[in-house]
Amino acid sequence: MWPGCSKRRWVINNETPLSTPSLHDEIVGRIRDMIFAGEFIGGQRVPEKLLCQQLSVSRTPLREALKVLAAEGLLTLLPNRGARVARMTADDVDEMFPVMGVLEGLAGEIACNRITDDQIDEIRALHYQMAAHHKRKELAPYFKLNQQIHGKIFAATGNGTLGSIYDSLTGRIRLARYRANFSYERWDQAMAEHEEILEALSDRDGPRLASVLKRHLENTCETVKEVIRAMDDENVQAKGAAGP
Amino acid sequence: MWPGCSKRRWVINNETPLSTPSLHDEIVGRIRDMIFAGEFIGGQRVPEKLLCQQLSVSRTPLREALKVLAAEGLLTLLPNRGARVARMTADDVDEMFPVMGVLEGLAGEIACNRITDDQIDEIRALHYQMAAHHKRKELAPYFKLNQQIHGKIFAATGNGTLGSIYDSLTGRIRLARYRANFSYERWDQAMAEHEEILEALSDRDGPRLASVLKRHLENTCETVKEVIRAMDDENVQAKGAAGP
DNA sequence: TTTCGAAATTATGCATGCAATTTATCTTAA
DNA sequence: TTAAGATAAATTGCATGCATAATTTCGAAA
Repeated sequence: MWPGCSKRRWVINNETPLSTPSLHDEIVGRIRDMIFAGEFIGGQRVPEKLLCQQLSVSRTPLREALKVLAAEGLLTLLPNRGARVARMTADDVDEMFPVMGVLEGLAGEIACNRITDDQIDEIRALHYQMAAHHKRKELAPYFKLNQQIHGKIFAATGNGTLGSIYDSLTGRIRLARYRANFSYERWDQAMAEHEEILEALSDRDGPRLASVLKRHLENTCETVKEVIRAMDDENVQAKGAAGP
Repeated sequence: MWPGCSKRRWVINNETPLSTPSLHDEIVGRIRDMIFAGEFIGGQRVPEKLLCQQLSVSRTPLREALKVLAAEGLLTLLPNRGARVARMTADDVDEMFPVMGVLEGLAGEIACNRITDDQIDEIRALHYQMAAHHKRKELAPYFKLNQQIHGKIFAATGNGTLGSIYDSLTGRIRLARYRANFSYERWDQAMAEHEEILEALSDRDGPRLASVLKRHLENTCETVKEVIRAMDDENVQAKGAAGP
């Protein structure tokens, strides 16, 4: 592909310099971002060659990255048949919901015991930014801040294991893109719940925080399931009702 | 290494036939077993070449497998410096403990609601086998059955997400090999807790099961931490107190 | 003898080539 | 025109080779 290319790492890429340390890690991050950006829709096949060209790397580190992403649950690898973005079903969400529930409950309790005033201020700042985006109905930045707030709560626990498991679950949830069919009533409700979350956190009221987080999570899960159902309906309409 | 080797999959191996489907998956399983069998001790370096020879495969699928195992948390991959078995610290256990606690609590509640009589009978059978090994102070088969029982409880929830997260955590716990320094008092206590677990499960008493599981987990974690501390002391003795 | 530094050895990271499987295309018969 | 089979193209899985980074070995100076 690049005949006689040897000093590869510093030269090649057309978009991002791919700084020195380990290429496959970089690739993992890049593909993860592409997945979250919704570049590979549906459960559609993602040919290795295409990714190689887009990322300007050879297949070896790319394949290593695909294995990692599959282990994370973001991709599904079918033997001899390539990679596809993992498809979430409503049942998957129903399975993940109670798990995330107890994790958020635990995080809430621990965070209330350990969070510093500075950390609360940081979250408060994010919260008000998020509220502004909500008022202006700007969905994308709202989600970004929403995610950051939940992340900060888990960070405040100081428990890395807890945080990484939560990240992995929310990562898979994000596979269901929040596109159309978004209910404004649910959104308002979620925003109200976030007000309560901030209050409970400010009061360092662990049990209350745990309970609000749980209610909030139920709302989130219903939203996600609505999105999934809407996507499934689209596919059925597009492809006809007959299964393969 | 094998010049002109083409029909490789069916012929090569000297120990296990490596049945047809995808080699790297097979490798992942094999190395995982080797890790649990304690073949790579300490945080010692594991050269790729050595594994290639032992498993009779080339470096490409092996490296893919290493990436997966690192994503699972069983290996640590240092850039340009190879793979080592992840080393658990007492702090890691302290982080994992509350997480496993809420997961086991959740599993207990769900299992009590959904478990069938047949499943309880299966667990009861395993329990009595385990009790026999405890009476004869046979540690290894005790552990194996112990693990199976906890696995069956999670299986009874019918929640695959919950089960796989739990498996991943217990997998990492198993990195601390239960060798010497095992306290017989703790063992007796654990066995008594298992009696209670079986009772609560038979009565389908969710809250009680959750509470016993939590107590049992505390016992387990203390045991693990004692083992880790003992191992660390060994290393300090062996290497002298001076750092690298 | 010990310590520092340079050459030699070894290991890791990545690109590429070949075999095997899967998928697409083109026939050909119903 | 459609359905089934055969051939061709594309894609995946794996082995290997080369470049770079790390480790070890060896020699010289203190």
